[in-house]
Amino acid sequence: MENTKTDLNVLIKRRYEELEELKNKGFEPYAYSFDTNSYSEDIKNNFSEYENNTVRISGRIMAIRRMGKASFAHIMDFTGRIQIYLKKDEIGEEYAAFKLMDIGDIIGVEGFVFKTRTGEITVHANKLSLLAKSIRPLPIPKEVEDDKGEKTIYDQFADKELRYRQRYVDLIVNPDVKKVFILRSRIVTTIRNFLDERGLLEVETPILQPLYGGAAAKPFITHHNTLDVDLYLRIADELYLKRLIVGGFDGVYEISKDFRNEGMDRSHNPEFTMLELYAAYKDYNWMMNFVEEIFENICTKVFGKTEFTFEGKTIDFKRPWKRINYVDSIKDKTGVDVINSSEEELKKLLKNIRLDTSAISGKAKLIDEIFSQTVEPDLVQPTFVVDYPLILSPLAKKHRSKEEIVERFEGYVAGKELCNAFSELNDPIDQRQRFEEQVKQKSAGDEEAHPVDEDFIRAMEYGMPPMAGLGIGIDRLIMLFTSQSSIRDVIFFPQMKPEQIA
RNA sequence: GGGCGCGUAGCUCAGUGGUAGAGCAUCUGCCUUUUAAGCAGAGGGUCGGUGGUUCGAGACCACCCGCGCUCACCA
Repeated sequence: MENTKTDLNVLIKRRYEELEELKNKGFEPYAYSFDTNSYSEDIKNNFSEYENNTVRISGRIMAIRRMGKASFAHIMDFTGRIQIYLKKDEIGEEYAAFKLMDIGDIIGVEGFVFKTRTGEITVHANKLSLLAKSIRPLPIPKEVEDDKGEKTIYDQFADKELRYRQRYVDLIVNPDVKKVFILRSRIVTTIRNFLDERGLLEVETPILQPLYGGAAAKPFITHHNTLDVDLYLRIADELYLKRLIVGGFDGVYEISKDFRNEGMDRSHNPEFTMLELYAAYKDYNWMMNFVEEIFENICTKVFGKTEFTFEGKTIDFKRPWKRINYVDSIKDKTGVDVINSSEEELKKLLKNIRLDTSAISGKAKLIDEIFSQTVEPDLVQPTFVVDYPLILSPLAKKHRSKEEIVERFEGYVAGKELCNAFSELNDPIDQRQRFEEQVKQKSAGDEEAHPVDEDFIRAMEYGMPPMAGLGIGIDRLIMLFTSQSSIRDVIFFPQMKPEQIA
């Protein structure tokens, strides 16, 4: 570690020297602004309009080919890369300065657009400005494009740890990474626009909460000094959004971070983005159609198609999605009716499916695990799993015609849960009983069971309209649409163990 | 937490017991339409750490550190 640092310092030291030389030549290495008027992709895509016209472009130097008294370089702006051409005869002093510039430096170029002998669209520089000197070398890959336009990348910056820790470097040298995050932004904007058009109101509710609830999860705990109370980082938005429905909003949604103090793997990050939405006077049947519409809207507005490939499987979001019954689907796979089975019977069944069942106790957890093991993996095409056992769903309304069942559905795609929704419980007496059941489970050792939220019950006691509620894990949705199999590849700065920087 | 794997130059990697290597990047010189530009030369490493085996360890063994994948946990 010590030696690599020394070695890197040699490269950095050299760049400090160049920086001083540039200053001595009268080039301020850190500029205040540059009046950019063109993007590289526009110039390349509309060459006939740009040819021989003067443009002002800016960006980072990504490659340099010096040939004595003339040089080529590629600079990268937000849209892509373009070649620039510099001649000593024409820019004199600035050419001498260019010799002190490196890959990674950010420059501004004014020049006219032309095509080189070999056919590359290039900006022939008349003026060169240094905008920011880079003093740390980039792990720059080499990119070769063959006749067919196929790109081969040599020495790609691939170390996952470094890519996540120094995402800024990852974004500079791996252009596909930038594409994923641009898509992420577009998808979220599209969802927002769709919900706004449908008359839902975007709202913000507390992240710091005196009680947590709305999901089965372990919270992060923090402390407020002035109030001298412990607070929880929210695990879900649900209980506050429902209070707003009590308050008279007919439709609200929130897109924001939730926090769960649990394991991390390729589909779990401790902080993640959730969409939650609540629509008064609607039920879960309405919501199923609405979810289909949300996805259809993303498909058409952002991608112009409904078919996607994820982990080698083709997935089609065309409406309507397949709908299966939760209890029946398990019965189909195992022959067992989980509702009318005892805890002992369920445990036995689960033992036949997987080896270790010791960590799982309680009927609810057993049923959920049996479902995960038997049904879930086969739900590749978008599928709604409908009507869940009551014991799994402390906030959902009892089914209007089925015993021990609630009106709830989850949307599955590619074997993964994408959304969760129900006809929301609005009976305060029932709600209190459900909370008390949760407390029992908690004292029985279930760390994820809810505490009782008295204020939430009080709100419900004033009268809560019937409503449908929905939660969508945005990160996982982005993974599907951008074909990324790790959540870390759709979050700019995924959680990492703290780095020791000497 | 379990299993598997990885850690060698700034980057990507080769090196399975006998003088630490390659390409790119860096530096010097030449080169005024190049394309992983080219040509000639140069610098850069206590091979993640500690201990051990051995005449000799980057390599083998043990432990530690860091990371990745995977299983478990986790809507």
